[in-house]
Amino acid sequence: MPTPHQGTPRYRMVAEELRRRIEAGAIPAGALLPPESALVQEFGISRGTAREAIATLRAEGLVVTEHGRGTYARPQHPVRRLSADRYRPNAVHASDLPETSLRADVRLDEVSATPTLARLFGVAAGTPLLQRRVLFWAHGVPEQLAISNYLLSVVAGTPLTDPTPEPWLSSITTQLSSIGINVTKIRELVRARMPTAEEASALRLLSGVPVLALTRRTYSREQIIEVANEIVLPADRAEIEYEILPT
Amino acid sequence: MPTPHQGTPRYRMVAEELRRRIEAGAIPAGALLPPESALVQEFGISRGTAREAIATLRAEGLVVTEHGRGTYARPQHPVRRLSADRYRPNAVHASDLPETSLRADVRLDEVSATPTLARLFGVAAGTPLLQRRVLFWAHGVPEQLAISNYLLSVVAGTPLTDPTPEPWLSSITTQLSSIGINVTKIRELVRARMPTAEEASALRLLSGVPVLALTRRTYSREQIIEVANEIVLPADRAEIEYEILPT
DNA sequence: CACGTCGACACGTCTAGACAAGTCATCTGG
DNA sequence: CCAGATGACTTGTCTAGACGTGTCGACGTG
Repeated sequence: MPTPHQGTPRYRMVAEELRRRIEAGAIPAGALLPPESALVQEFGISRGTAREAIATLRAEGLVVTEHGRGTYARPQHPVRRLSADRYRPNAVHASDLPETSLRADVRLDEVSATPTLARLFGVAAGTPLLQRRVLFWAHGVPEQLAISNYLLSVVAGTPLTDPTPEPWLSSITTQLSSIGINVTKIRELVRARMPTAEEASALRLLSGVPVLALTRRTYSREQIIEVANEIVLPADRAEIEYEILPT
Repeated sequence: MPTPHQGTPRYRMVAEELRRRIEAGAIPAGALLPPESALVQEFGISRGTAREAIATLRAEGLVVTEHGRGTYARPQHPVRRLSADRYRPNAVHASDLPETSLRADVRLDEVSATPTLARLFGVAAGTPLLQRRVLFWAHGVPEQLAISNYLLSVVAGTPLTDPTPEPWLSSITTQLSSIGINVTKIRELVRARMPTAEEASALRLLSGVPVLALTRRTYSREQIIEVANEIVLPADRAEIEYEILPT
């Protein structure tokens, strides 16, 4: 009966139909999709084809499969929106959340500038840097993984070398102004990619969820003060807003 | 012989072995992997299992498969960087590329504002909009997929309703200033997600590659003129730069 | 020499069936 | 009442084979 593979492949038509049901709300977020056996009967296809259809949706990040339980529409996470306001002086790291629900795991290391980092800072390779690694939590869910680098000569002896998390919950602008540095410009480079295995587990990412990867360069009068060369955000829980004023 | 599924699945072991060969350089970037038939013989597995192994590598973005040709280790793409300059008046859409290598497929439609769009524009649902869908090409490679919406009452009778691609290669700022509208502010919302099947094929995305999805709102004195509610960029070929001036 | 046909070979799609393994509710024995 | 066994149901893995469709070089033919 199922005419094999004429025009649109069967598995794609099945995937399309399931996507339609999810988007129409017939299969609400978190609810189970029909099991493979039901798809076999309903669409008159073989199990392999049904699995192919579900694999398509999984690759799109629309559904999640659990062994022995079934496949369900991926629950929507509350999305955190990061706006340019987050760099306002006095801004809290996550100004849209009550402070009580925030947490941060911090690790500080003294490292030597790699060639790439040295070029960004405009210093010689090997120049000592302060590297900070932070995993931010909100509402008990990991939200952001960040690796920042500071010129050690700039921050040495300042509160920024304090490994307690409190200072890190405020914006980079606030942190730097507290040690007398006036931030004049911030440049952010936005990329997206699939997470590494480490990132996936640290951020508790479901399969099929990409990450937003930011590189931030913080300037004070054309001098780069800080480089956060990998700020990693789960793409299903975060979006970023920017404002551009054409000149 | 092939003991089915004890401990590590066969397809993962085969994938592991192929990954090892690629990383060791035995299969250099751009070179073909053994065809499925060879894997069937070499590892004593069925073709389905061989395909599963290759699908695993494909999902990791390590290899690319082309119908009729084979699977090869993935070559690196040049990355296009989009900076805020792209909204300078007089800027060409892709200012970092010679014009000759640009192309755009354009489709214009008159549509009614959906509730979401109507809210964005601050008009009643059903208000007529001009919808433009554009697929941008550079160097023969699809680069960007965009769906923009304009208030029809604003653009009616202007050159913006011209379906020839030329005008679309210039920036939105330039386009609007050519009909006497002065862009005062642009807001962009950046998200990342896995592409739909349609996007993947239109943008010729390799599997395992996410997309950057932008929503752009173009303002003229607090009035939203244009909403590009889905600008889709391949994440392996694009990165976006923003500049923030803390106040 | 240019061009078109053909065929080998590659991946794409699909079927039908088998057994393994995880999940969960229910039943049963202590 | 509780704990463990059972069994139904689910996805995971794998096989063997069929035919469709894209690629590309070899081989003719004009």
